[in-house]
Amino acid sequence: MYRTAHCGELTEEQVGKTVKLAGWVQKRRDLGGLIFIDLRDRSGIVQVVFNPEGSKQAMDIADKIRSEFVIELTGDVILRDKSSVNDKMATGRIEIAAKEVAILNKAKNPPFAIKDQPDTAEDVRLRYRYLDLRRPEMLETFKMRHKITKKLRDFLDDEAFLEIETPMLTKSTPEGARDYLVPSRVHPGEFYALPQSPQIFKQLLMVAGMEKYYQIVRCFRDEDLRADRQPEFTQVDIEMSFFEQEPFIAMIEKMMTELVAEIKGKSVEKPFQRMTYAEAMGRYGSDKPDTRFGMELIDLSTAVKGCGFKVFKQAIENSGQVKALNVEGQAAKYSRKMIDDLAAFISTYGAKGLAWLKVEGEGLKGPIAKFLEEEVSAAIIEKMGAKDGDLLLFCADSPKVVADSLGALRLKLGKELGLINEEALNFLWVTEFPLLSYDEEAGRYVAEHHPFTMPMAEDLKKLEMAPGEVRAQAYDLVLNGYELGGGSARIYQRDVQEKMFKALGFSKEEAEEQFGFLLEAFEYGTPPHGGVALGLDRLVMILAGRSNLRDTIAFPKTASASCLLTKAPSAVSDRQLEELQLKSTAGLKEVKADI
RNA sequence: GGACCCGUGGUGUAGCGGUUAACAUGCCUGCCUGUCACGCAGGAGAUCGCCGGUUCGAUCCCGGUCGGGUCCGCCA
Repeated sequence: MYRTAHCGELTEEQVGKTVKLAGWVQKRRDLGGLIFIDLRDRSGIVQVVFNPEGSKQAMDIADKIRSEFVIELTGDVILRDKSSVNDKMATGRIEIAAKEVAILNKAKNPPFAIKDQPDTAEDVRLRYRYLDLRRPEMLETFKMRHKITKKLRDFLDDEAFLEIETPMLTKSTPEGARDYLVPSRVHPGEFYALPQSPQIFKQLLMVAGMEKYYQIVRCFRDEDLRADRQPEFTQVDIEMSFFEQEPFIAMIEKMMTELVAEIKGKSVEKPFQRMTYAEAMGRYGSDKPDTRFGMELIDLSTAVKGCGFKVFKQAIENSGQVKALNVEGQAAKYSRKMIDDLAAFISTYGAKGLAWLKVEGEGLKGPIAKFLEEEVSAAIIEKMGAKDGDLLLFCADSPKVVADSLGALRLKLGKELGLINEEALNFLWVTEFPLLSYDEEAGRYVAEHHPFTMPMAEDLKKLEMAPGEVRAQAYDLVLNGYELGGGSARIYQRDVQEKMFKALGFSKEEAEEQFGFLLEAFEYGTPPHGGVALGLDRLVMILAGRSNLRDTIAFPKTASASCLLTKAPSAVSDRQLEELQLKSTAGLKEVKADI
């Protein structure tokens, strides 16, 4: 037996006992006639003391031990002398007097120290991820991740949901993200796709009479990465038959509040705040607003209509908007240069400029002030609740550019000015999403959520005449400005689903070829159903207080979707390609580019 | 596909048109019986990401490229 106790669990209660321990050497401190070793295992760290009176054999081996060696040892738990108690350590009141020790495995000197607050670049950490994961804060994150999935499973089990697996090798479908493709050897020239989500299968499980399904499942999307986006990620996928939105949302709220209570020991108020999509876009310029702080977008379109400032006037005339943020009390802090930097920041969202005014006393000061009539200035001050010392930032453009620009600017300023309460957990439902949006590039409408989302009953008749105005029976769950997940009532009647495909520009034949099996299934007694999918990685990220999704995934990919540890993706042998009857054109492309 | 930031001993940083490329930490050796960021003394360790250009001379300036990061597009 390697051990009879764990390092971090030893307390004064074990004093006098002999224990066996095994673990990694965190640190060796050699004082000559006396050697201390901090021994680490998953449970924590304990100090081991070696001295010649104890055991000459142990002392000799301790001399050879280095950082990250794996050792086992036998020793007595002893109380530390009052003067040598270390209050910074959980086990700092005791130590282990070593009697016997053995090196189970040596270790090369690690490329970086195994400690929290690493001063090491992330690419080095990822190349040696197995060392990075030894750091206590990483270990804690994965302990938390385990506790979260266990709690979710327990909750859903109590609610009579069945965990059912769905295929990883499945059918490529035209809507949505780019698929990861897997070539078929048995069917040369044909491909499976890795699932973007188990959407269709969970609906088929409803047709199959499973009634309540869930799965904690990997999903794959071959799109560019972000700090909160990985090419493979984990969803908590939930679906139920005889679904009705309100009781379902209430159940998810119960699940989340119980989870937060258990994981963070915090109570979150129910019901969660709600907002329609239109309201979220209007007030926050985002469909996933961070409601932990104010500084909302104020619509000044009517106030500045026909005013003397051309930029505002023309924006309104071109059916655009003028909106503004009131950066309260910050007028003095923001120099001309800093405001220029903010303008540059929003230019990435398509904004052509950032007009600004500073409130001084009762009046407005700034380069555009002279173009504003007195009553326009008064209206702005009134609408914005502007007071002396406030900075007002304006964007005049199309509704989309205004929302994107000011929405992003609001977040940036909220972070910079410390307006965000980092302790808060603000859950929010965003409802009444548009069912479809027009894709200029594709020249057709595309599903905002997915093609199986039920339109709102009162909008159903608009599906053919005004598809852009149809609202969906869909909802997103937002937490602290992150989209945690989304769900909807699903279409369960063949004729409605056919109308939907038609609105998406599918011919009858295309719909039949891509989704015929689903349409057919709907004809065999499909119950009304719906559900939700929650992003587990993001949930862990927020609850663990991380700002980077990679920290919540054991072996994540870099921004260019590679694994620095395994060097995936990589070239494969010609033989493998031949078996699949595939030939890469990657080389050919380079030649072309040279010509 | 695009924009921006970063790339210097193992790690983290400094630096500058001409340096013996600096500092901290880690590592190695020696000394040290109460350390816990142990201490003290000594030592090793860098073709300054790569390629090209400008220059008498480039780690430094310019162009390209590769890698990492953040964002836009993209992500039903």
